[in-house]
Amino acid sequence: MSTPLSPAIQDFLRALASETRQAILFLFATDAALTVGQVAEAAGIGQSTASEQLALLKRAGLLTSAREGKEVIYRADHTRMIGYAQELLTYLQTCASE
Amino acid sequence: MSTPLSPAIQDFLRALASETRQAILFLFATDAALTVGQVAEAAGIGQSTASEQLALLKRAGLLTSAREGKEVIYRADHTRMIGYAQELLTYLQTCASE
DNA sequence: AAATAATATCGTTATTTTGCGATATGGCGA
DNA sequence: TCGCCATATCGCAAAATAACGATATTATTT
Repeated sequence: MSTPLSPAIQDFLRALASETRQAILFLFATDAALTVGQVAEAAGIGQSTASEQLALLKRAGLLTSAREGKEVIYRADHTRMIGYAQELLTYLQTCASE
Repeated sequence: MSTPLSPAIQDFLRALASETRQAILFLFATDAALTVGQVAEAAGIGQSTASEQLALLKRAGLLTSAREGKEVIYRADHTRMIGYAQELLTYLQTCASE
């Protein structure tokens, strides 16, 4: 069983399939940069949970992280995110042309 | 915790977050119409599993179904699929805009 | 070096998801 | 109506996921 989708896009899709992660992601619509603690607070989840979900979103190519002192700043990875979504859209459109 | 994403899109994303369902879905890239049995065979999964996953994909708005005699024919719902993908793209662009 | 602050990792539990075989239902033809 | 074929639903067990608290790690400050 195989898909024509790259593993990267599969990770991307799995990352988006959680309401918690969707909510986390949307925090970056208003704030360009957020620390782990800020995300935990804003999303109403524990610190460890925030850390883990942020790491997952980063692995999936939706976020980037950068240590700044004792904090870790997460930012949306605009380019990759849009790239994956566009690749998905392009593929679905390809399927649509019969 | 809430997201600005419609429940329909959330279902769409969750439906796409399974490799088995991705594989099933992309069978429709080459075949416009498939029965449950054909999907089970092509995807290498059991009949009941195919039936359940197809039902899920239908609920998520990716497929349509129509009974034809004793068989049930599934087809890709291209319009809705592309609509969801486009809404997703817009959502991500919102999250990533500074 | 020790205390503190922020984040990451670990270990666990609860929940969800997955896929299967068995069984029930729907539809057609004899 | 009865049997057959395709599909749907049920019940279950295994696996994956999510979230938490506790603990470890990393970085700063004194």
